[in-house]
Amino acid sequence: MLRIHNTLSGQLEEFRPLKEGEVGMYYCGPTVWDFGHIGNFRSAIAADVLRRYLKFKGYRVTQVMNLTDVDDRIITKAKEQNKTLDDYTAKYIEAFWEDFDALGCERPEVAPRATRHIPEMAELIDKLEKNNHAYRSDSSIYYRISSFPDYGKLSKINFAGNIAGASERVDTDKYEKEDARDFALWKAPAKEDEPSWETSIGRGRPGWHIECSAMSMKYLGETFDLHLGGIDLVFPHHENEIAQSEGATGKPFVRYWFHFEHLKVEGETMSKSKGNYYTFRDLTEKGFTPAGVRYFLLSVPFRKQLNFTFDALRGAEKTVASLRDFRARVEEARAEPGSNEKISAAAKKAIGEFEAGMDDDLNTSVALAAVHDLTREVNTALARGDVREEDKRAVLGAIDRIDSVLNVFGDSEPQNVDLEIQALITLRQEARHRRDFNRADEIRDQLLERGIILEDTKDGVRWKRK
RNA sequence: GGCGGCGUAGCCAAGUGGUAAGGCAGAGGUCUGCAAAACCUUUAUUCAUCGGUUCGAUUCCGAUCGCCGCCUCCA
Repeated sequence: MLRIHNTLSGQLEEFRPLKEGEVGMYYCGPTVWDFGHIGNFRSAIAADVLRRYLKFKGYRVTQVMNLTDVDDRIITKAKEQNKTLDDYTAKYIEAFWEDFDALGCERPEVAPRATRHIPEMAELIDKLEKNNHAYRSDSSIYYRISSFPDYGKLSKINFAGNIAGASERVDTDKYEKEDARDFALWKAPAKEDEPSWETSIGRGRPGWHIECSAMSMKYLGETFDLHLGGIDLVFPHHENEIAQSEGATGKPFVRYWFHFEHLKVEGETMSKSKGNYYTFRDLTEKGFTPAGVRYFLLSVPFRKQLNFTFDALRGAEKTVASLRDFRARVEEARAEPGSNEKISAAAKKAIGEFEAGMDDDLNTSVALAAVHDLTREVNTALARGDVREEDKRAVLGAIDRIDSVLNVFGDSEPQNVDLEIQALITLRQEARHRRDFNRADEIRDQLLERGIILEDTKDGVRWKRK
């Protein structure tokens, strides 16, 4: 049974969805103001792995994933480039989905956009105003935190100590608010050329937090199972979502909160100013593959910081290549009918250990160790010719099952498609049979120049690219 | 100032009150005409440092040093 660390309780809890067999999950994705850095994608992959694992467990999953498209940075950038919000974000949204697909993530069932849900937000704010959880000040609307005693239950922030120490940093606009902690639900347009919407609560634009409350509840209901996001969103974003949603409905908002830790780069914070800020596209330009990047980003449990280094990424590339080769090797192996007790047992054990690791708060390190144990055992058996037809099916079945969650084995390339390469390989084999090794090596070098690596096996010659 | 996380081999790292998973790199070997791939063996007497609790601690407690994060719309 799946146990996850719930940020709300601070404890490992057994996961039991609201409705038998069905899970509703909301993931706060990145803001689409730039190409996503690899930290964004670790988070997206984390959400993907959880979603896939829930399906592995037999749940029906409805995932809602938000891409924030109305943010102060977007507004500023769009204005600089003289574009509308939609024109500015279109390119980055498209790029995000391209990268998302390349990294082997499954598209969520719903990917709502804030700018398409302004009326829903207005309605929610209106409800909060009527409930006395919100108030107007200079045509803007703020959340009254003093009206919500549970405020702080997610982030466990101690306001007494916090406000005293941080008082100098509190924004100067606090004079418009009743309390420095109060946050904006709705912002009156400050300037004529700022984007704004005409709504039932007046003209303006939404605060950052309200979109997630409005959209998650619209698609998943007032109470739903899982809410995911980066660790940095715990405060204030998710804390505010709780205040907004529970303030409006009087019902519990989210049952399990799952937060992903950040990436470090060479032991340091990733930031543009440090020059250690990498987008996924930076890595593919350097020749790294999406599968290698995915493997690396999921190789450490998501609740731990992962230290990105190029050495480690190169290691991940090698590992992914060997997994891909392994699957192809099993598929192509010539096997006698029958079965070998040891192999089917190994396949079964791999699935069991994989599941035990994943059940423990998605411990992907343990899950991957199970995969590697399996490949080693089966490789040994293959070399000895100990694998039978039924074992092949058992092993490939285990790989498929595990890879339906991790998606790191990649696609195997069909071997007989390239006739020219096949012809050269045949020529080389003939030379080898003549013991004309000079000619054989010549052909091998020729293929290598074209990026083809040969492997001589018992059953013939395998080749692969790169 | 308040709150939280982390420090495990060259690198990325899992983990546990009973003596250190896995991957990459390195070394030796098997196989091979030679390679490649795969496999086998090997690589931390030790888990930042110093104390304490315990029959026993890397794991619990305390202190110190170092790193990271939130409290600033950054995943």
